[in-house]
Amino acid sequence: MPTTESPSDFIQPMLKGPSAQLFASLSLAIHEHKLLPGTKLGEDELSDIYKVSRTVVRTALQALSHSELVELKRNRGAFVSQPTVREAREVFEARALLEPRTARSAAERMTEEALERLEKHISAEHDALAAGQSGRALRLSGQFHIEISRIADQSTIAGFIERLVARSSLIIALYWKRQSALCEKHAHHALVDALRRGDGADAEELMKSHLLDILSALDLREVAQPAINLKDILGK
Amino acid sequence: MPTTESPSDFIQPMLKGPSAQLFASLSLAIHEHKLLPGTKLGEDELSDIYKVSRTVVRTALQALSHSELVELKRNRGAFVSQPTVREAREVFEARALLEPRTARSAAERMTEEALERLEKHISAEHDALAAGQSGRALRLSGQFHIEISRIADQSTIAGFIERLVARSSLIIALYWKRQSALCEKHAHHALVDALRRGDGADAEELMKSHLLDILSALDLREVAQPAINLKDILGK
DNA sequence: TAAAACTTAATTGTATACAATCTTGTGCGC
DNA sequence: GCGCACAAGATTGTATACAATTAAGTTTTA
Repeated sequence: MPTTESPSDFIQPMLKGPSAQLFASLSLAIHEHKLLPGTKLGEDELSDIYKVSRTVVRTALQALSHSELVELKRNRGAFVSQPTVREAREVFEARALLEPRTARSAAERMTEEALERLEKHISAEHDALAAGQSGRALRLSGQFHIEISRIADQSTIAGFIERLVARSSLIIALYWKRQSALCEKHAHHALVDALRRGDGADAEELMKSHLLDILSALDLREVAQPAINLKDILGK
Repeated sequence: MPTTESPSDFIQPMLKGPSAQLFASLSLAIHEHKLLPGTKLGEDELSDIYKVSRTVVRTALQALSHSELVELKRNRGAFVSQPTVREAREVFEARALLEPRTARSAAERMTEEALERLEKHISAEHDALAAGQSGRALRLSGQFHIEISRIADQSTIAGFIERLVARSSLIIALYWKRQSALCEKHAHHALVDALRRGDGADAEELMKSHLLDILSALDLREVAQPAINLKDILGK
């Protein structure tokens, strides 16, 4: 397997085995924008690269499809998903609905151990940025959100948030317009502060504005399709 | 295929083919409580019953696993899921968070066509009850909720609601304590009325109380596990 | 020369064979 | 009769072969 980093933080429908490892590798590559939206993931190609049979590849691709990171097109192949503008809006609307209250809930359940985990996340994120690993930083900032949802200890909603974060990664790959890194530097710090203080209301407000900030950096203008008349353009 | 009714309303990750059909058949059987929580779904057995190869069965089972209707246990097989009491609570908490606002949104977007679809759902539900098909009535009542989420036209949240409704079906199979049918007869009528009037506030309130009603019919007491001393009980 | 028809190659969908793991049954010793 | 070790059988995980479909290339037709 080319990838050595196995993020146990990703949804893993299969418990173990080569298909789980392949799922994790591809998931990581997608989250870190090494595999960009629209990329075709051919079964034989992956089978060659990862030295597993097509069976394993297919299982992993199906799981990625169910994680909504990959779109399977029957008889045509698997492609890294390309969320539409509309879907981008929906995803962030759903995040705005779920994450602030989750942050509040997390604040009410805070432990030293959980705080430590969050701080490690932020630290790792900054390290990745300092090392010029923007993809890794991006993934870690997404996981920061997932970590908060886990602290809130409502696994059904945490599962949804995990999906939304995954989807957001693709949306960001397609629509991000800001030069700087994904999550504004201070936002995560401020969140951790609020969580440390057990201040649910503050955590909730900070998460709201944090999500709005992310959303504001996405270029979600509906691009009017110009009525192209090729004959007029190319005709002589 | 033993089942002729193919509910296009279920999540179908695979677009077509025998695995999609098998997925639909098993999904329907689970939703209608023909396959109960804990039931083992053996690959060879399903392969024999449905006259498809194990490959197709495995694909369908993986999809069912991702729909959270089935739990895959590595090297042990696939089983219809058995949500815990805790998870039951979480699912209904998530439903209480998502569905009322969705009902409000649906009320604001109501069309004659959508109304007609809802009324057909209710009618079919009553027909099933009258015919003593409680499983079918149960599935239809769940789909009524899904239909509302579709009218609300937020596909990300509709997808979550669909998952929650699926999970609810299992929860109901395990924990339902009321003799009567799942959804109180008047509740769906009242909802359709509010939706017809475009009364979002009313729709939201009715959905809230409807979900509370369902929740109240579930026996979610944490069962204290008695410390059973078999020697004392059986010893002479 | 462009479009349509046909052929070939590539890829995905499915079946089947083999390997790995788990469960159940049997035999043996105490 | 019980517990343990081992064997056999059943089932799942994976690899490979074959079938079906799509994409790309080539030839024919107007």
